[in-house]
Amino acid sequence: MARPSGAKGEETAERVRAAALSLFARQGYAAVSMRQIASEVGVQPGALYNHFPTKQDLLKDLMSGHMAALLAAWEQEAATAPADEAPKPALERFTRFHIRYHLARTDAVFISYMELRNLEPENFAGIEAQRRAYEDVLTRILERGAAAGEFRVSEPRVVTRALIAMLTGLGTWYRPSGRLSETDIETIYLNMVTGSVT
Amino acid sequence: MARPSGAKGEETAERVRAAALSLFARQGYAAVSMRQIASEVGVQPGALYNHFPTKQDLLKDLMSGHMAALLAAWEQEAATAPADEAPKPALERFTRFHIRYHLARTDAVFISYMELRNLEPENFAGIEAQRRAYEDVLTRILERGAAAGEFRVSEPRVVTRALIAMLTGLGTWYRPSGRLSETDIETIYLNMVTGSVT
DNA sequence: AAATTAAATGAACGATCATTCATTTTCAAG
DNA sequence: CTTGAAAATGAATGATCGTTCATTTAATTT
Repeated sequence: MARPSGAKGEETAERVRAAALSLFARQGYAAVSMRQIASEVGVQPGALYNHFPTKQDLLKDLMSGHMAALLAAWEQEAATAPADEAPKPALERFTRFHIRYHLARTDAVFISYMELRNLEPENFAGIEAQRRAYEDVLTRILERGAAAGEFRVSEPRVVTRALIAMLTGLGTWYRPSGRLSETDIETIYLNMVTGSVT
Repeated sequence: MARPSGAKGEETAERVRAAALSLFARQGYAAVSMRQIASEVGVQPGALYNHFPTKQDLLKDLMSGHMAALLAAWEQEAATAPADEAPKPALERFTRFHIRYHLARTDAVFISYMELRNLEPENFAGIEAQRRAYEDVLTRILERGAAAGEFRVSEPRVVTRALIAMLTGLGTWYRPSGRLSETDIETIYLNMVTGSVT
């Protein structure tokens, strides 16, 4: 055997992902051509098809990869929590985690929340399941808090979506070069989150 | 003179707007062709150019029209308020207004929030100014509340964006056919909004 | 009814799209 | 060094894009 699978291929595939991520976030999936992506990578358009079967697969790869990494990152965060962590510190842990993680990857976040409509049905279903799994994390914290009488939450699923929309919206305007530091922002949002459920 | 300007033209233009609004919201600006819009209207593609100079102008018309209507609707709502309304009832008025107005026009909201990146710079600047004017409404309510010691808000602009993101996010998942009525939703969100600033 | 203009048609323009494929280049295993 | 597969090239495919335009149709004023 010569040139075992993935010798130089995975490196190029990663550069394709990076180029597509940036372009999709800036112009939108439908407005970006495979030629643009190839040009950014420094390769001919046909070469992209050595790594991704179609443009649609490239989008699905980016979105699914982002959601999987998000869930994995939360698993790691949750592993550092004491067993049976109380609802309030758990909510604080989730809020801070969500803000930090999403602000560090605004391109992937933007794509994963905005390009759902460009996914074919089977791909859409897969991403939706991942998103639901992530929402469930917050929903269960809220449910535990409500059961313990610590949170004033009658509809945990509704509140989950409201809070995640609020937190994720941060990425559309916050820039590190601004007046407020990420820690400042974290404090402000955490106060709003806790206030909104107590 | 025969056929004074806008005899049948404005009616067709309005049907073009309606078709484009629905298609843009479902598939995105870049993914919708002028041929699709024409087909939905029941007309040939060339006829669209009797009403809108370019596809870009059609998008700008939709977004700018939506923002102008939103601002006008708020002016009307604000006119019914007692003079010098206290911050708390003002915040409730704004929250309920925002939810009702946005849930009634989810397509236009989605487009105006999503397709900013597809606007040419001068069009983008115009829409941004309108958006800013609307955000200022909420910011001033928060500022008055903070000054009166009724709201715990240190950064009114940040809180404004957080609250608007939370409220507007409603449109991405709420469906009237669901278990909760619009009034139920209004109550839940209003509790969260007031809780988050007090 | 004639004149006039808005509005729509139908066909065409060049450009660009995602994708394919035969061919060439690259590079590690044998 | 030879070999063989991965990876990239370069050119081509048919389709579809936004837009234009000469012409026809429709409707209203004179």
